[in-house]
Amino acid sequence: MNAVSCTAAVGRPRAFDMQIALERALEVFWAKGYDGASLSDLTSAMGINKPSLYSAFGNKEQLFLKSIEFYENRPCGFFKPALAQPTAYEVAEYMLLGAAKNMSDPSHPQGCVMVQGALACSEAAAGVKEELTKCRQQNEEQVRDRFQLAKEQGDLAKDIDVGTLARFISTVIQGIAIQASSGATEDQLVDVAKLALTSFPRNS
Amino acid sequence: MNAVSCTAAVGRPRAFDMQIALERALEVFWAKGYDGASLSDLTSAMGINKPSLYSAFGNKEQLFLKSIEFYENRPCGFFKPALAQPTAYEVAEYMLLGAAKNMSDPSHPQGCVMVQGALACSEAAAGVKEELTKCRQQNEEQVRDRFQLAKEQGDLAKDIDVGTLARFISTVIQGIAIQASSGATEDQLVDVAKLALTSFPRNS
DNA sequence: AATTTTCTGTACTCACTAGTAAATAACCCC
DNA sequence: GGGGTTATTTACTAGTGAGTACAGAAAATT
Repeated sequence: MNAVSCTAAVGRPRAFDMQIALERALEVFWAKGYDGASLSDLTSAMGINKPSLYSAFGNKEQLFLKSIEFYENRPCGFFKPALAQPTAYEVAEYMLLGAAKNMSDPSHPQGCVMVQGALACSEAAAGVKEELTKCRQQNEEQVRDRFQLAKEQGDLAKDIDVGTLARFISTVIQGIAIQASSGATEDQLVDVAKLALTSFPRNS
Repeated sequence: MNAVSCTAAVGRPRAFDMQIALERALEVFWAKGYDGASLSDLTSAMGINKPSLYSAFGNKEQLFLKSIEFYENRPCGFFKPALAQPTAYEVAEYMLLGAAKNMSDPSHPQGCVMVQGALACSEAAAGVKEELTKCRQQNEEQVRDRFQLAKEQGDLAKDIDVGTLARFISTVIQGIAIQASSGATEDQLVDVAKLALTSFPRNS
């Protein structure tokens, strides 16, 4: 009856923690991309054998999809808290500075798995590429909606194109992801984020 | 004695045009990335068999490296003409608008092969990833040097951090590459580029 | 025309890919 | 403790990955 990470009450219990295994899989996909991550890479990082992987997660594609779902819901994510900031400018500031810090964090692979997981890829990865693109677009739409709300609340001027503004924020975040993936440091990325913020229309 | 695309004067002549074959290979790598492009993808796009590919280009990695060299020297590139613009602002403007137009151009794969060719990849692609990172960094340095020159010429204020400014331009271009690769239109990207340009410090 | 040189096509190697069959092990309920 | 159920292990399949050996074909040179 319990739908969340329910360990079946009957039968041999799973010998590994699915959350931890998923986190390990995420790190592999994050570092190597969908095409570049082999099942041996995955199983050895997850500490399990292939049949365990298949029975627990379905197949490589579903494992990837579950990995990015896990990624998006991580407590250390910056996206959702950014949207909750009180003003449009603070939303943008929290998001860009959060991206700069998070993506250069050496405690996990650099960059963003939503960007580098499957950017240019084989036909086998076409499905996950599509899914990632959709996720990025949905995130952009959430930012746009947040800016639209700010506009209606008088926090952003009426003549502002919130679509372009949201797309600009997305673009800079994605650029920061590339930079982080190429070895840029947190300080460097924070400077870039601050410069980008000078484009942001302020009311005050 | 002729080092450039020299067809040896002796022996059976090559039955295909190396430039055209290279261009086809570039399109495959551009669309699928290094890991995602198989030799079958490449040979069928190039219209040749594997032994011809290997004798003409060495191996997959060298073919990739020659492809991106070809890419960087294409006449339709926007990078070099941008650097030749008379003022720092015009350099940035030419570059960002050029990126927006070029990367969304439907006559070739969307985005930028220097970005999406090998971003997150297998160990087999580690060498080309490194090479691409180096290329992007060198391009960024050229922009920085151009801005430094502008500073010395009084075209940019003395207190400007040209490193950050160049990194910002790189970041936005790379973000535009991701956006284009995700299906953004030229109009949308031009709007983003124009908004990014409002961050650019102007003298006038 | 014979020789030399280089390219092309077919057929191959071997390692590795994603995914699975079957036997065994570990747990709960009765 | 036995029966039902589920997980783990080992060993496997079929296909594809990059790369190559070899025989025949097309040109220049002699």
